[in-house]
Amino acid sequence: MSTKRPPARKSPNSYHHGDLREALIITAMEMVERQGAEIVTFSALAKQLGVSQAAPYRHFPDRDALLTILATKGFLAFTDSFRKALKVTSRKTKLNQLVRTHLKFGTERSGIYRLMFESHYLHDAIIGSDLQQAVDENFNLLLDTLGTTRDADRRDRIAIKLTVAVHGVVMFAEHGFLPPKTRDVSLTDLVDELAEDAETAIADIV
Amino acid sequence: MSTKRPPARKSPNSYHHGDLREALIITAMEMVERQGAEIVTFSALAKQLGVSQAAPYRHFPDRDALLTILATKGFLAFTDSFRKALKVTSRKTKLNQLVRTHLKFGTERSGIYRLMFESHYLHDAIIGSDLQQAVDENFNLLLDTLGTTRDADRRDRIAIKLTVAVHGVVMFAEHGFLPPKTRDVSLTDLVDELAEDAETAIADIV
DNA sequence: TTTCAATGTTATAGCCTATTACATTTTACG
DNA sequence: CGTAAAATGTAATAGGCTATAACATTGAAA
Repeated sequence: MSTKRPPARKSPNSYHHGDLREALIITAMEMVERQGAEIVTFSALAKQLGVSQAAPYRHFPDRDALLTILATKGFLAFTDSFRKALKVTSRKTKLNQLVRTHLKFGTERSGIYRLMFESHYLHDAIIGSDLQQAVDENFNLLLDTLGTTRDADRRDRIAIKLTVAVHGVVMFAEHGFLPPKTRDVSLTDLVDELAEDAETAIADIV
Repeated sequence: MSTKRPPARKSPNSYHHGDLREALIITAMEMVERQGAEIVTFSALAKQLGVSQAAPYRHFPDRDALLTILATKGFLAFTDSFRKALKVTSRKTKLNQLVRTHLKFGTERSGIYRLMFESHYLHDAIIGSDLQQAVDENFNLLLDTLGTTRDADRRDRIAIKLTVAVHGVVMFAEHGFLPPKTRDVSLTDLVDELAEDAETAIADIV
């Protein structure tokens, strides 16, 4: 999950932390994964890391800035999991693996997924750059998986419809109360079916 | 939107408000519709209504309890808009009207829609009753619109897939940054296409 | 009419954000 | 080196929010 080790105070020096910025990000990410972004506060982070409440402000202008960084990391991890899924050899189709990966990520890591897709946390300024790029990359993997077709626009729409549908499944699952008939349905079966539908649609235009 | 008039203080008496409970609900709903549930605080409500900060606690155990009531009202309004849509005579199919209504509600009233579908606000206890009932009712309208078929289970799945897909469209739209190709796409066209897909699928099993 | 429940108020504790002024290290450069 | 500036930390503080407790006023039921 984390690329760098928690730097654990370079020096025994207790005034400067060593790498507080990284420690804040790592700790905040753990909180998000376990309990959701709501519970992340600079206060709690500072206490847990043994620094003063004001210390985090040396590294992030405010709480939302930190959360935006986490969301960006989340998108990178999301795209990464897509890429990994495409490498697996399996009886299933590549497309099926992608949608299952999406579902798995969304339900198993709901804290970070919600942070990623519930926009009110995010800084508009940052959305434009890193974040948008990660989203785009993710979508392009899906497009590549669908392959080239006679009608490129139609292929794109099929991809979009598939993406929003799987996203919808995750959101409904997260929500807890689904439409009555839905409660018995296996979410995996549901997204499998969505992938099949997309494949059928693609078959018409290859 | 609101069924009852703001009761406007029965008496010139300035100690008792008259119907603070209802006034709180109405004012909070206005805030949600305009700016989203995040900005609703008992403090702000109290100030706006000219009562003390503690007054709201006489009517709701806490902030979430009020928000849960608003969410329930939201679902009732949502279902109501579905019912109204079904009464309209139009060249479009009933199904098409439903999905457009869903999209319209979700995007135009995004504050209340997000409150309804972002679960962390809601009290588990209350979800069981009123809220669940409103959701169920809504879904049943969709099922009725799809009509009776040879394979009832299959019809249900088609309905579920359609619902989650439209929900996904709304959520992505709300989010702001869509996959690259998506940005040019008309959301209305997209849900129209989703409805068509569902109709085609249904046609196979009537 | 009296009394009790309902509905307000003030005061307060606790948590959170964010800023300001000040302290200590680290780093860069003459 | 050695010092000045930049980086990074602290304490103190203002202000907003939730929630509760103790007290005040009013309306309604007996």
